[in-house]
Amino acid sequence: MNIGQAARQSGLSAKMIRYYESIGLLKAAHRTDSGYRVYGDDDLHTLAFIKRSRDLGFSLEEVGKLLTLWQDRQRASADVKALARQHIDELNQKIRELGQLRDTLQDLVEHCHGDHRPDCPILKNLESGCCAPPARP
Amino acid sequence: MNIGQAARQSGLSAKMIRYYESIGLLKAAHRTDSGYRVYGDDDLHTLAFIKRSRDLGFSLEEVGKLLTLWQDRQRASADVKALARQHIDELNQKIRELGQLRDTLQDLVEHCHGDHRPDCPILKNLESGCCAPPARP
DNA sequence: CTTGACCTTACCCGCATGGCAAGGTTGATC
DNA sequence: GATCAACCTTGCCATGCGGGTAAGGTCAAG
Repeated sequence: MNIGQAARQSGLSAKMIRYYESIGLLKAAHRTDSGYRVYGDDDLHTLAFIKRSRDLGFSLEEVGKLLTLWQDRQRASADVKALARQHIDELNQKIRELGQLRDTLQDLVEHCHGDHRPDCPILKNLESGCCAPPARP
Repeated sequence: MNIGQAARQSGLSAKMIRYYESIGLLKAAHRTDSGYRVYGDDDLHTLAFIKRSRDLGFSLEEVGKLLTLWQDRQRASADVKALARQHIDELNQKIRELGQLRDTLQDLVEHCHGDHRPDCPILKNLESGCCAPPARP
């Protein structure tokens, strides 16, 4: 199977697959005499694993660790759990931050009459930070 | 005032200030005979406006629009409100997505016994997508 | 005059990917 | 055998938002 078909079947792009190979996430694919990459069922399996991991928001570096654990028969599930938990913590952190930003903005929006008068509390806040101080990281 | 002091007072870095100037977000700063950038109170005011907008999570492109609205005396506060609302929508969208990822992962983690046995539901899911399908975007 | 802190431009690095260009391969059709 | 479209190859540039670093110019204090 050529890279295009492998891409379609895995949900990745051909470009991504080549990139993953170039950074060592994937081992080099077999080649035809003319240099075309060839993928088999095992490779497809790995590509699908990567795709699902990325969909869950793991970085390529984390995907690399997951792949290693996946391919290590002696792996302890505790390791995988720890990695997943760490990722959950990062997600929660990000969600909290975004939520605070949204709340601050929401507050500003509610104080803005939003008509044709030029006087705008949102701009006033951005100007001086007064009236409804934003959450600063 | 030189760029370093302007940076310290605004909370931005000198690098950022030069970058903002280079992409046209800021008008070119005045220069001394020897080429040093010089900033006055008005400039500091603008820098602080940018800093606060960034802190609220606006992209540099959005900050550009806000700056334009800010400097336009005939602006309608409705425009600003619309921009802020759009940003809130984007934040909410992102928050929802991250929350779904977290929930999926959390679910997987709860089904993982997390000991030394190599059998791991998280990896199983990444492998086949079965058992607890992840939220796909 | 020297020293050290500051400033200048200009380049490479990261993430993860898209896009484009120039050229080689393949398989089908004429 | 030629042609054509669809595929493949490598390679370079771009994104957003800066961080890091180098090589050099400038300024004020000692």
